[in-house]
Amino acid sequence: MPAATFTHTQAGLASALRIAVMRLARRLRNEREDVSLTLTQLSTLGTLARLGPLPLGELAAAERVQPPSMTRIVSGLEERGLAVREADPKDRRLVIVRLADEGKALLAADRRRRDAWLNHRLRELSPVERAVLRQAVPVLEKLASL
Amino acid sequence: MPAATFTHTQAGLASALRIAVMRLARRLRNEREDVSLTLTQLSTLGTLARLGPLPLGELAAAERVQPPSMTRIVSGLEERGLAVREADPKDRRLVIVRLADEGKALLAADRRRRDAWLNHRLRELSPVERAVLRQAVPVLEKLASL
DNA sequence: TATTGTTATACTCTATAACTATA
DNA sequence: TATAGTTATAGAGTATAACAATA
Repeated sequence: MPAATFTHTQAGLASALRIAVMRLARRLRNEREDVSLTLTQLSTLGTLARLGPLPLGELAAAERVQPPSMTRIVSGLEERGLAVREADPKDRRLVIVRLADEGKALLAADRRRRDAWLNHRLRELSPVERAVLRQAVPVLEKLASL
Repeated sequence: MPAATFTHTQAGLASALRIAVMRLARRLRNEREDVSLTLTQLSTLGTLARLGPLPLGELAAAERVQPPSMTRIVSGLEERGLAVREADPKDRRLVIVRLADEGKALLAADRRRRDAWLNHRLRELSPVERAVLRQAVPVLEKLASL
């Protein structure tokens, strides 16, 4: 019984959508750039790109990690030249973490690689199927942000 | 500039879809049942549910983990009564790992909880938006399996 | 002799507790 | 005295290497 069969009801839609999204996400995740970076390190770079420079403590909270762990994560990123520590002139207790240009480049390369994989698959779809996805993207975004 | 703006081109569609899918997947993942199970342990249970009973080595390969690690993972699952080890009558070197009923129940509870979260969000969408998703699910499934 | 799984040991990642510097 | 971050130390989780059992 294909999952599409269940989408007549709302409960069925939830199940079918969940399975499809998780499966596709897994495929996309496996396409990540392997520079022997931890998943948390990669995620931290992404957070810095999204939220901009942040105090180390706030970055730890955003990644749901304890401050000592974030100290190590940032040290690792700094050694690879992917992020930098800066002093806050107003409050010298704060350590501001900022994405370095190399970090931006790495994230961009990572994104390009995943998009290339997805683009390749999109070309195998029919124009109608692509149109359906175009309509669905804003709805999926809304769902994720609710 | 909203991501939807980019969906006019195919390359833009790939980016927008990737971001939306990954974000929604993250939300769904965070809704997982916390029984103090490792992500790998939970993933291993899911693999057993999908593929059925498997030799320990094949299970390790499916989870991309080394055999000694899988030995530990399975031991943990067995202690919690979520999986069982069985002997293969044909080749007594093999250890077949099978999902126990408790493991099935745990996975079902996990699925129910995530679906509940998603159902709640689906109710906040308009009928038109839900219709769009119903159309998109089979296309997303096709993408993931390509 | 080759293969499957386990045990022994080491390394990585993250956490809690104690410490330093600044407010 | 309180707060931000770091250092010290310990506990999970996984890997490689050595071993035992079976083919």
